[in-house]
Amino acid sequence: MARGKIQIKRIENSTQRQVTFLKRRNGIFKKAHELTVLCDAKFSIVMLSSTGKLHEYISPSTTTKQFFDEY
Amino acid sequence: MARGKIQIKRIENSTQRQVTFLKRRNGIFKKAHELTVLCDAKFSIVMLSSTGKLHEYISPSTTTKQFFDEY
DNA sequence: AACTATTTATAAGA
DNA sequence: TTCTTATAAATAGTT
Repeated sequence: MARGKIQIKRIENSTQRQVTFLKRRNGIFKKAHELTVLCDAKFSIVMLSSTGKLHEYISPSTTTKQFFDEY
Repeated sequence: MARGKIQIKRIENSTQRQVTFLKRRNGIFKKAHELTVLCDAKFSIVMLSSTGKLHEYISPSTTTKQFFDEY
């Protein structure tokens, strides 16, 4: 999407994969925030990176438990 | 992001809000799919629209229960 | 960790 | 309400 078009397939270089993961994770969380505000939506996003680390985004501001309890 | 810059605040017109919700929901799901493939990540996204409807995306292909069981 | 060239997402219009 | 397109936003490669 930038200095060149990429194919959507696994990035084999682990350093490059980590960089891309963080950039795109932040992009998705930003989009989720915007959609929350624009359309009065609620979000729960849970991601597991290839290293097994958990990345979580919940909106509006609450906990995962509260999110699911409400639903 | 297109024919004009928008402010990130609640869209008051309900028709417009619904249109925007669907477009951006699809955009986020696409981004999640790409990140799954590129970085070998796993996703659970649960959204509640302002009408109370549930929108779900899980990857790699599985069920919500399997996703959380594995973690 | 910043920078941009370029791709992608999308707001407004048809 | 699906399709188009001008423009804003995200980001791949670079530094």
